[in-house]
Amino acid sequence: MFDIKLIRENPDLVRAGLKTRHSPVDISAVLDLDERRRAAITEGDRLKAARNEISKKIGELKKAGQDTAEIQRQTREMGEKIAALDASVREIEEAQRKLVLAIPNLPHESVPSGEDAMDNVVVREWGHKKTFAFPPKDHVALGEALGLFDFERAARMSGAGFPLFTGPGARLERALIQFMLDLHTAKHGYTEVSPPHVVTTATMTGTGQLPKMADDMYHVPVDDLWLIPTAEVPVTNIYREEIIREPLPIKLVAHTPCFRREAGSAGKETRGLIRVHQFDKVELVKFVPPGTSYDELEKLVGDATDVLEKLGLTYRVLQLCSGDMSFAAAKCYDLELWAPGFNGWLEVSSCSNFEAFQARRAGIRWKNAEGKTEFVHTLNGSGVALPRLVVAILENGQQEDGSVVLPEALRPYMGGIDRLVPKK
RNA sequence: GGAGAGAUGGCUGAGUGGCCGAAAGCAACGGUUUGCUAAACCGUCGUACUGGUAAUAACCGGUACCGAGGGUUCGAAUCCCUCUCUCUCCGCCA
Repeated sequence: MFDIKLIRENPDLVRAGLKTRHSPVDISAVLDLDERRRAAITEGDRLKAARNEISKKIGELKKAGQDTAEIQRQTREMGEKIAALDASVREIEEAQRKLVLAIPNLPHESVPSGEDAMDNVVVREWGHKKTFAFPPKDHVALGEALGLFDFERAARMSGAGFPLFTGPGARLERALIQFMLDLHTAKHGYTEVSPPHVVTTATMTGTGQLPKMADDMYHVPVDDLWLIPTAEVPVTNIYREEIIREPLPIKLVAHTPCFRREAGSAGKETRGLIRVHQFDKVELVKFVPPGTSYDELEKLVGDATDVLEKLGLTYRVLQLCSGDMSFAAAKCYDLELWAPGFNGWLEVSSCSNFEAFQARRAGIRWKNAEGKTEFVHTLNGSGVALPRLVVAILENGQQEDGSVVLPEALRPYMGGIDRLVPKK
């Protein structure tokens, strides 16, 4: 959420920033409401102060045995005026909040301005695109021959987009999860958490998924609970409405399933594991002192790419342009894996600095070195998402005979085997 | 699911209508003392909104907040209602 004070004090800066994001929000409506709100508060506070004074006097008069009926009647009238003012403050605040919640975060000055994904910038590429002496197969053909998953039976029980991993495929998922958790906890200094997979409406609003993304999420109406689309939601909300007393930065890593309806994205690029309704993901979340968040973002990207490098996978880092960034982000990098069978890049991670945008929305603060309370900066990034990682491992490791050579780092987690071999 | 108890500041915990933004203790921070550590003593020690002086530090004032929301009252931490959560017992069940 946006800081109303920033809007009040630097309206032009805010207008300029929003322009690069094509936000239709009208700041002057927010400013107008702000002025009315403050006027109502000032008047209400003045009346309350007077009432408190008189109430105190009534107590004293009563103690002295004097009649206070008339004075009480007058004070009651004040009470009615106060109630009316309070009500109008609430009304104005609600209207203002609605407007402010719809304002996206301002892009950081280092973010290139642009319209859409076409204007994203490739920051760097790691590894080389593998060439094959035979036509490479895609992950669906490979995986089915290897007995890694069964899309048909899965569709029968849950509909399309809910993968069933089988045998070595299920093992591969578990191995990757464990490999990534171990790497992030042992080497990168993250603390592992395992959060709830369903959350309340308030929690979804804290990280910004609601109200905007309601149609993209699974909802359980009887209990009014939502299935998480990413671990970012429960993990960032761990400190909702808190003043953090522990030293920063706090670095958390969580493995959870993620549920996404992906409404309206049927068709292209949905084959096999490319886009699914349920997938597992290892997510990194950081709470950091404001001055350090951009350094922490670079480190976060490094933590995620370390996973890819350890697995020997070719990747590239994209910096998103202003027009392609998500609602809450101030700066964002996407990580994409090269998939030879798919013959394209697959996004497996998105690493963002939200600055204080989420923290303000969720009320996450800390005491800085001067003892002042301020909002923290939050960051998160996938470290990384599973299904497309599996796609890349299969398609990059494939051999002419249909077997798949596993990355060395993964073998200890696969019971020591070095390759997956087709079923007879 | 049933019965009961509870929710107060970073923590423990007093407070049943005005003298309570809230005792006391602990922790924390600043200082004095000290050869160091410790102890002792003194002081500071919630959050948000808002007005003014001052221009994003600081200072002075006001308001609100004692789980959340509503009500009674001139006045609510305190009385009433609803909800949420925690604990104990019973039931049920992975």
